Amino acid sequence: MITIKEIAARLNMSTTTVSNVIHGKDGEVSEETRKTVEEFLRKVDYVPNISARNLAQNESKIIGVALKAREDKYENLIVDPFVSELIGGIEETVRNAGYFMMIYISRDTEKIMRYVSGWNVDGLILFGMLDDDGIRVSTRYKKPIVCVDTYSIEGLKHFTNVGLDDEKGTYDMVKYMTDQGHRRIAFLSDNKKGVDLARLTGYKRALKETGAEFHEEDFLQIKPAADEIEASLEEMCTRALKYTAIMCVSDLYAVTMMSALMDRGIRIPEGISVAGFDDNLLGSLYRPALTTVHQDVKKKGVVAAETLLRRLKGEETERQIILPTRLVIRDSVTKPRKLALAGL
Amino acid sequence: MITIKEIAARLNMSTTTVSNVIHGKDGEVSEETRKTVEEFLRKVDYVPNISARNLAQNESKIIGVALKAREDKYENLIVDPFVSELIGGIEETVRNAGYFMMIYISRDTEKIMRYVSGWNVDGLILFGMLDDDGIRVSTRYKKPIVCVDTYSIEGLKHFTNVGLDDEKGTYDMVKYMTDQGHRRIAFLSDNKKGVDLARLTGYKRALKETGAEFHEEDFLQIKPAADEIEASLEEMCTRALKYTAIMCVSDLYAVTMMSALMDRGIRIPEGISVAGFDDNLLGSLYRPALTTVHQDVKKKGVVAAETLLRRLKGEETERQIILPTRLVIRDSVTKPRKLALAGL
DNA sequence: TTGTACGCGTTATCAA
DNA sequence: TTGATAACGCGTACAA
Repeated sequence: MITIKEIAARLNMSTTTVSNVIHGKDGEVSEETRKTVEEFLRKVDYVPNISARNLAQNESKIIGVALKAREDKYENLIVDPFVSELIGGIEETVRNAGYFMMIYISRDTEKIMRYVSGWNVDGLILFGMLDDDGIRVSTRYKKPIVCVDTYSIEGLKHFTNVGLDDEKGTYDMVKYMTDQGHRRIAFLSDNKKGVDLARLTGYKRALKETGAEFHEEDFLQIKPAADEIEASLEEMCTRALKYTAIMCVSDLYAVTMMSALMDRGIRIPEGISVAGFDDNLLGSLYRPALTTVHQDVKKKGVVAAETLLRRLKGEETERQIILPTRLVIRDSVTKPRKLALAGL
Repeated sequence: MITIKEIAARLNMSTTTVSNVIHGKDGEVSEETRKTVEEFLRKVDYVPNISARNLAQNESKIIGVALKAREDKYENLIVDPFVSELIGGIEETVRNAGYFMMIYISRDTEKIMRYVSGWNVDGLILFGMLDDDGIRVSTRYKKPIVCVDTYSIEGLKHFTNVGLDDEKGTYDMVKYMTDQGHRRIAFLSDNKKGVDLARLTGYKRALKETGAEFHEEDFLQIKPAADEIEASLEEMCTRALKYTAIMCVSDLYAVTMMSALMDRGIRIPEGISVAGFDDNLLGSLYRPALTTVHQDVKKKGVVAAETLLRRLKGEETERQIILPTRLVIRDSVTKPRKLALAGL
């Protein structure tokens, strides 16, 4: 844990000279002293004290990742494969740019603010915030903010958003289903806000194009909390009998639902077709392999981090960056039963 | 971003007094000034600058989590459900203790060292290190270190390890299989080091107790790299025909293998029994639901963090903490074919 | 080309 | 009970 001061003392020179060498300020220093110092630095394995540097430069080199926890879903957010993949993308990008990533999870916006200003975080990536939370943070934190998957119009005045064309994703999938002949299609999710709302909207649009009408009962609400999930699964499985297909808001829910249906003797896709959204390991490893809407979550993280880094350099960036989706056709969606029997 | 100095100026007192109030040093300060200061602090929403505090106290309040990346497996480590669950447990514990967690991923021990000393990290949790890497780090970093899942005897002289009774885990499962009548049981993994070796050893021990002998060909090696996995799956599936059961080193591999087998028309468990290790979402959601060895990964993270925090407080801790495993019997293991046909 | 001296925000020591 | 002042390690303006 050697300091510049000590190095200077041992080398009989000033701290300025040592510092200049460290920062590669050629021209400020003679070739000879440069070599002497560099060699010595290597020998003693000098590592600058980042806190001291932060203090002197008023720059922390930290990218904060603030995750807002949701009570009902996971005891621990990071376990969500979506979140971990997102963080993976952010971490990699941030690290390669010479920054550090610090994760902070809380339900309390206040705490997030204290953390952010205490560490003097250079930039912030927000996920899982309610729309007004993001705005509240941005009015008090004057450095760049990038949100992931927010649907706040108001918020875009305050920060950049990296999102997905969720509406088109489900639209394309449900269109694919109706093209196969499905008409009675349910939608499965646990809420109707933000991303989920957009996906619901796409589903409704594709449904409408066939002339079919959406009824409130076509919305199957799963309750993810541990003590409620079994009951909600049971209920959904009986209600599902009226449909030939289910559009699920995530791969996790699609796989959960498929297992619940199969446990009750319903075959997939012969008995009922099921589609997911996300395209993660869960669906690709399952049998029947899940037909789903692909999104590149890691890329979302990478793009969010890259955008933030660009703004840190003073560049202007788009207010809104929308990543595309893509259909992944596998085995969990087929023609509806009657049509299949008729040989169509 | 108001500072103590400014607060002192505005209140016409010294920084010392303000600082004393902040740190609740009653007795050092009159009741009246205490109230004045506290009120003012609340009003201006004072947040201490952590870098400055670190510098003054030579304590960072950071717990470093250093993950050593492995080339062949994931482009990004955090995506591994094991890793994210582990981190989740660590994060929660660390945060509740008033510390911050900083993740650092690298293949380069040198870089990890620079990071650790640069940030003056108070304590370190290591995962995925080769045994000598851990030792190398510990000889240069003089603060508490806790390793997760290391099998280095030598290392225990240098740091505490939080591990699992891996050997017993597979032993119990393979014993369960042999009790069901299985004799030809293969073992599937991607390497034979550390944790994998321990699990292999437990498998061999249970096998031996039946009088069966382990041959090198009973080891099915999966190649997880994207461009090799399909070929290795194909090869393993043909070799698997000689066995009535496969003990897999992880749920991920178990599920991967089950899907590969089912894709080739082999039914599970009727055609072949498959068992996993870990007990994560992948296996519980799969159908047939995976029979597996349970471990509490989140708890591993919690215990690792708690142990580190205890050592930070100066407490002595055990050198080695071994968490238990537990069998989770579901549907992917049954009696072997011939015995089942004979009605046993 | 090199050195001196100060500031960054906080805590701690010691004197008033 | 309160207040100066030094110290933590680094960067930098300015002087030599």
